[in-house]
Amino acid sequence: MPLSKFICNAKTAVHAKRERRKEARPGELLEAALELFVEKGFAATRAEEVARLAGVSKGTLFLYFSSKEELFKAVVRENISGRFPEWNAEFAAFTGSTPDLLRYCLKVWWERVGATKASGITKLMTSEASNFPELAEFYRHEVIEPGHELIRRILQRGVDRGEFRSMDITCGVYTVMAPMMFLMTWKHSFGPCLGDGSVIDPEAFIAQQVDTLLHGICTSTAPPPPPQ
Amino acid sequence: MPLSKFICNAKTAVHAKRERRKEARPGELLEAALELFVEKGFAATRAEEVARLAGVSKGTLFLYFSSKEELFKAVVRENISGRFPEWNAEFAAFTGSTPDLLRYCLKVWWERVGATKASGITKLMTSEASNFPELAEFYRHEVIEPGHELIRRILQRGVDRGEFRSMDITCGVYTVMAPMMFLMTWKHSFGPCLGDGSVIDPEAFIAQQVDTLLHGICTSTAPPPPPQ
Amino acid sequence: MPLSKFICNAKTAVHAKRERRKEARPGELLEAALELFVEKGFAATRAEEVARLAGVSKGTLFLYFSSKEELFKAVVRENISGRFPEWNAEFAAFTGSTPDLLRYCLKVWWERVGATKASGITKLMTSEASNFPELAEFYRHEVIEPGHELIRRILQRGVDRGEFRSMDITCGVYTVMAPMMFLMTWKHSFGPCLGDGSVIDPEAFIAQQVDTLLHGICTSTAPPPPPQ
Amino acid sequence: MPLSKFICNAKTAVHAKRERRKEARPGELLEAALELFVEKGFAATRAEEVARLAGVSKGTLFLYFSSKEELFKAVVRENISGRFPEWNAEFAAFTGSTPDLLRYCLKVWWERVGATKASGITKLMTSEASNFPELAEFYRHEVIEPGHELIRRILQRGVDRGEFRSMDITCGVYTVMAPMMFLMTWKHSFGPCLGDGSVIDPEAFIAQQVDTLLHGICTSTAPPPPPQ
DNA sequence: GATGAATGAGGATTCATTCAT
DNA sequence: CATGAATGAATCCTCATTCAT
Repeated sequence: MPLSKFICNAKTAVHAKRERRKEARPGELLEAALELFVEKGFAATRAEEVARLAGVSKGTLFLYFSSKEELFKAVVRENISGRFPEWNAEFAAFTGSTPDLLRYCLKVWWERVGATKASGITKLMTSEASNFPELAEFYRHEVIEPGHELIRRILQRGVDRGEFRSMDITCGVYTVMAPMMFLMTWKHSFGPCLGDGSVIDPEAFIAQQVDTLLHGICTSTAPPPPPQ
Repeated sequence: MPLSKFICNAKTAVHAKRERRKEARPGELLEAALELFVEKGFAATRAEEVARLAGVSKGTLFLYFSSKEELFKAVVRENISGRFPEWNAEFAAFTGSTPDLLRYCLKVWWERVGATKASGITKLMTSEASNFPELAEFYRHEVIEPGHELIRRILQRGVDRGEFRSMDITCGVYTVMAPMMFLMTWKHSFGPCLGDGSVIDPEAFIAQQVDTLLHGICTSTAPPPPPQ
Repeated sequence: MPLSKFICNAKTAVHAKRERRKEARPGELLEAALELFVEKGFAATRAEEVARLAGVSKGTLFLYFSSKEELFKAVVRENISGRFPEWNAEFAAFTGSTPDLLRYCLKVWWERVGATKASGITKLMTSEASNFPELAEFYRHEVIEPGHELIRRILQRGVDRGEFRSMDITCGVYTVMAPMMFLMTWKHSFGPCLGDGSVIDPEAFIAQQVDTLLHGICTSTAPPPPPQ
Repeated sequence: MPLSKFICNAKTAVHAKRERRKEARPGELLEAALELFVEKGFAATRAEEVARLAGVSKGTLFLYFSSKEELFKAVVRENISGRFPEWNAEFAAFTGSTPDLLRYCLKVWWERVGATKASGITKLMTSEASNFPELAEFYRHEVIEPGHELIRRILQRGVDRGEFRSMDITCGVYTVMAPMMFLMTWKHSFGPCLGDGSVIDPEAFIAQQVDTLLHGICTSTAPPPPPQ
């Protein structure tokens, strides 16, 4: 191979690498921002830290995101995407009992969301929602509503199949959500700050929650007392 | 009226206006601080804003509270931790069944905390805990631990009296806490931002939660299935 | 004694006491201010501290001195008063040798100034002179010049009596002053901050200084080498 | 010129202006800080003033020095403590008589410190030591102790060589220091404020001081009288 | 006169954002 | 495009001074 070719190739290779890096930049920045926003909160995360963690300089961050707020918005958009179609399909195809479906649903939620960084986004949103109404609206539309719908369908399935007693489904949805929200909140706020005494075993907690929940809503259970 | 009384009154009258204001100041500042901390978060609330809302100047705030952190602690004491003795006594004096006690407990919690601005403090702490370790530690000691203890005692009472099946009390405590935390989180983050579709009726929600909970833990219920 | 008389007397007594206190106030404030200014410097001394130490309230201080600066000026004026006539007379009446006079002079300087709070004023002035030119001028006129004159007379006496070799008297004055200034500076700045290793025994130091000084300027000593 | 050198230069050229400024900044800031600290004192000098005098903004100062105290320390290091190694070496290499060494020492001290702004630092420290214990400690370690040691070595050299009579070296160190301290104090406090009558000719003063001093400590002199 | 509650200007420090290189 | 030096608005807290009581 003639030298000129080599040089040319080298040049191209350098260019290619740069290009790839250039295209990868926003993603690297988003990843770094997710990490830090979740760990320290929006206000306490400095733009420079994000840049450093992404391996670029402060200026570069503002080349890709016009402000820290825009970066935050992009982080949320990037990470709360369309996993719902997949989950909906997965749960729609479930053939077992609805109690088992609910157990399965919460189990995979923990594995795929609760235990991952994605859980930090929810906590982030609960902290910053009032400061970013536009984003909160986005979050409602992209995450909260699909999530509610998913749970609603499961509960309705149980009622329809006679496995659950009839209930106020909306209230039931929140009943299912509460322990998940609690777990995320705890994990990202008090958990790390407080001593070992306050540590929660998430999987045991979820299992116990489902059991408690089911024995309150299964038809096999004695009817609840009339509301006082 | 004896003369001494008169003199005393006269003396008091001289400073009446000033002193009344002086005595009222801390309360006015605490109220303003609660309002703003809950609305905008601890870090995002400027000391001067609190002072202005309380109708005084920046300097006056620091006359009564040596720092912003101390102001926050005072807000927590005023609205939460200072009330535990009363609550503990109230629940200790309860003579009815433990399920009724639990119902009563969550009901008054909602009335006295959940429905008031005080509920914002907990949400606030979940947002700021990681950035203000000293506050988190304070909150753990002043609020979380007494709160856990309170719930723990109620659950233990039920078990001791044979009203509840034996259980992992710690897990049970979190089970009781989760819906309360959820309600506070929702109310102060997504609730105000999201449309009417996401509004929760808190009293109905709590009532439903207790029913669900009780029918999972009452001994009158069929034993739960062995964990799969 | 009839009761009315007693009451009247009591009234008068109270009045008297108050009057006395009223007249004493400025003095008490000046004393407190001297104490604190010397200890902490002008800027670092808070007006309220001075008032507290004098046993009055913040407001009262400003009743007697229109500002902190005026207080400072008053402190200096109060304490650098006319002890010079007495000293001048004392040294003029001295009948012994001039070396002994010099020894005596520095000894009493230490006892009456160096070892007392008054030494702090000089240190204060060296610190604040540039910020209070008017006061510095006052100090020059009231303290520095009379002090120089006093030393000058002593040195001249020695020269006139043939006890000292002829010298540049002005230079000699500074030679005498330097160790005194040094002692005051050290005592009020590095001394208190530094460890025991830097402690100076003032009386030994002064004695040694005089000896060194005398053996350099006494005619009994071999003439100094011609300046190189 | 080899290509690599050229490329390197080219690279350098790109940032030349910026970098030259960047490298110059700390020095400019230190000079400005020295000027203002000496003129107005540490506490009374605002960080922004220093920045302005150096021609940069407030923020830039904190880019180079993490706090006002660190800036002060850097000023001290730059102007005093950093020079001890050089001085120690210079005096250790001196081959003449110890009286000549002492004369030389004080002469260069005046030229390199006393006559320059650096002399203001010592006066500064005497003013601020009590309010900034950390700075005082720093100064003791970085300046006072090395300075004492330097003088101590000179005096010991004289004693060892039989040029000085045996003495309390510590006391001797203070004897040498006193006129230097006096000169710095005078220059930066009363000197500028007072009229021409109080002006000291520093070089004559130092020469005279050394002469006086030497004739008190040289072995060629008659022994001092026993302390009375 | 005396008090001390209230004031608000002032200063150190941080950090998002800009822009010359 | 990428950099990082420079900026200056923003914020907590202090304390001399005022003034209603």
